[in-house]
Amino acid sequence: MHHDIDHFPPPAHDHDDCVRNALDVATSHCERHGARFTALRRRVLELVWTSHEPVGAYALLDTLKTEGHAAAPPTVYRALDFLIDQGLVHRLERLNAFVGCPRPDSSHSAHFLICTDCGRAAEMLDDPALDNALQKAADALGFSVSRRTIEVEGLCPDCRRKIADPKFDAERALNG
Amino acid sequence: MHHDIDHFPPPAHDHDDCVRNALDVATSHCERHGARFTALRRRVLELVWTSHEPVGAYALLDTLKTEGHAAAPPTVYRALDFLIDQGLVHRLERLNAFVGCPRPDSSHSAHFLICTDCGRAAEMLDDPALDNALQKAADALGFSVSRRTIEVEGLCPDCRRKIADPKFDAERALNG
DNA sequence: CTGTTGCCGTAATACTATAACATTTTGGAA
DNA sequence: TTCCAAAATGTTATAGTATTACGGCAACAG
Repeated sequence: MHHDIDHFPPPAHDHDDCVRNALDVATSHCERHGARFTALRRRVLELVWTSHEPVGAYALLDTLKTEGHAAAPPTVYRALDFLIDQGLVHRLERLNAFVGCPRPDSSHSAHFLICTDCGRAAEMLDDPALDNALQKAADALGFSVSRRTIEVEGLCPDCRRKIADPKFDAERALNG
Repeated sequence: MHHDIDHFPPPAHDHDDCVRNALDVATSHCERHGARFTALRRRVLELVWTSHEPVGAYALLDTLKTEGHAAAPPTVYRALDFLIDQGLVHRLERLNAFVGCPRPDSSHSAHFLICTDCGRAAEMLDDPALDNALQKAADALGFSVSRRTIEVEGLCPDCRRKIADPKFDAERALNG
């Protein structure tokens, strides 16, 4: 398994494998950076990945509670803060929600495509044309960039098809 | 007065004139579109412009209250919803705050530069290179774009200078 | 083993936004 | 003008998101 990124993966893909891979990547990332990947942080990252679409902090919190974990808002927000610092998770500002990052070690001039129909979000990494355009616009004003939020809402390929021909949808779920 | 957009206007500019102009633009915009620019909506837009940096909904609410207006959260959120629908105001997702739009009639593939030091936000309109880059990235995945959020944090020219040489700051405030 | 640091538990609170329903205002048709 | 329907606003309550503050405990370095 080579773990290329499938931006809008088909419903039938092996998602357990996605999650396992993300946790492996995170483990080695934290080792290399001397960051403590505790059980709680690991579990929160796992939960973020399990949904494979953006998850709210309180949804994570509810899950932790049902697992018998004594949890309150700071529990999950602190874990998320850590994961975001490490580049393992991104926050989607439009949604007040969080997604796992498939490439925590990349340069992270990333942007997101958010499907308003199915709710999934795809992270697009390192688009030089986009980077240049933003940088030039900032330079023209003498503005120095530190962080960026680029979130695009619309319809993912699957949902476009589904809307055009609803019958096709079930079929892809089986064969995808 | 020709009302070009000064993205990060100097502290000493005639801000009352900015606000008056914005209200004039809004008035004619609403007339052309058959939208009712009521006293409340007008006042909220004025308050948004008056700060000339992003304002929170509850800050607007507090101001309305001090003016003796019977106001609750829906009062201000409804006014903001209207203003946003008309393109007269934008919401900054990173800040949960609102800014006046200097060009409600433009095509609005806009993005924002937000200064983390002084808090001001500049709206950049219609950058074809940026549009193309985003469109191509979306096309490559078969994603159809409807709305976009582009917010860049960093330092505005004034704050860069201020940090480099604090003494220069006061001077520009007088002569700007 | 001991002090320091960082992680986590816990309680309280702040901040942001919406739902649901009542009332008033507005603009147009009769 | 009068009356109706629609739009705007008032009002109360609640939902959803995030942080502060403080205390205990575990991990690690000296």
